[in-house]
Amino acid sequence: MSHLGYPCLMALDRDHVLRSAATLLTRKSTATMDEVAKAAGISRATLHRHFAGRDALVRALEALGIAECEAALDTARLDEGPAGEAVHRLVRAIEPAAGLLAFLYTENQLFEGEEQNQGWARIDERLTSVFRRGQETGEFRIDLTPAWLTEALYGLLASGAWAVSEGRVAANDFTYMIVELLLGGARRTTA
Amino acid sequence: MSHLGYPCLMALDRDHVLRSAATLLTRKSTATMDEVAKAAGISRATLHRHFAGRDALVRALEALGIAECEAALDTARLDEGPAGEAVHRLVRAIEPAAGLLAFLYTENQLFEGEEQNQGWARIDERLTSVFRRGQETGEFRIDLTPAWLTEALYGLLASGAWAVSEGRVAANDFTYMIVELLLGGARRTTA
DNA sequence: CCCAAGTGAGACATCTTTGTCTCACATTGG
DNA sequence: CCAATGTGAGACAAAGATGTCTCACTTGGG
Repeated sequence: MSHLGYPCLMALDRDHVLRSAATLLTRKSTATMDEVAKAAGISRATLHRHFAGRDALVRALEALGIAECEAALDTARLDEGPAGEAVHRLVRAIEPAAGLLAFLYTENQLFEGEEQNQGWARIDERLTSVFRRGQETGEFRIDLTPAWLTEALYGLLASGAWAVSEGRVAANDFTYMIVELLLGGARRTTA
Repeated sequence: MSHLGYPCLMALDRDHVLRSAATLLTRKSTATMDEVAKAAGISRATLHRHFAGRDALVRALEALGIAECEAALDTARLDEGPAGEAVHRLVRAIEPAAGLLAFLYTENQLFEGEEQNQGWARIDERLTSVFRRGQETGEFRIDLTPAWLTEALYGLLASGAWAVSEGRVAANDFTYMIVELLLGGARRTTA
């Protein structure tokens, strides 16, 4: 270990802890710090050395979720090509983070403080704008508001992640099911 | 009060307590028994006289949610007429219970016991069957499985309830937004 | 009026979770 | 080999939630 206090393996460990915490908390949102530590294969003491407390852990998960969302938004290049294909790219890019998103989406405790993380506002803005763009180009219908389509996308991502983890939907079908339902709906169009 | 121990006002009180508990827990799923009692306008002691403990309260909410779901399923007469209209009737009938459903849907603690309430299985069966009927009559596409459509309906109901309570969607648009997205999707069909 | 039932307020012990601490052990680099 | 760092295990107190109890008060029927 360096004399200068470099967090040599700490960074990797921290990310690994966050990942396993996200997996566990997605399945059981009331898991204790001890359960989180065990799920990560470390002791509760070490967990506390990484995150000051449960609140700090949840905040770190929130930051991770926001970062992954924004990375997916960048990858998807939402402002290129038809809006429908942009949404498709977005769902495909965000799929690995869907479980974490589902946890954060239902963690309403995050939003009761007066100052909520601005990251969500930026993400909401980017999502609504792609739906708005689709409406302006005539690709999307205008009677469903961009705000509602954004909200519905969150809900479908959460439902999809949950359905896959419960075995009710095949993991390979995740993106297809969500995109087809969100864009095309259940009704047959080639009647 | 009768000498025979009739629960004259108890029944009404109990229902009122359940309603306010559902409203509060939908908004803050970690509310304490004291908060639940205050929200219902009663003391914690009286709350405990109605429900043996927190677990019993959540179970009662689950039973209430199941009962309201099944009532809505009966009201909607899912096996009559086109499947799309049946789904529309269902969402309209289930709208008042959407908040409660959203709470129960995210209360994954309900499903970690080995024996989960059979009521959900019955409801799932009735929901999937209406989607299956729509597929068999050619009204719905067949590449989205009935199980996924059922799951997505739950997710959209939860998203809708949340969006309304946050003011992002007008309460009057609840049914329309959900039904149109679920059945028709975001894409314009009259291209 | 009187009594029974229900209620609210509060005290109380208990349990769980949390946050902090110490100490022994393992690993790694010099 | 040795020193430094990180870790696991466990003890510990503090905080919060829960479940139970008592007691005084109110209300409604007889």
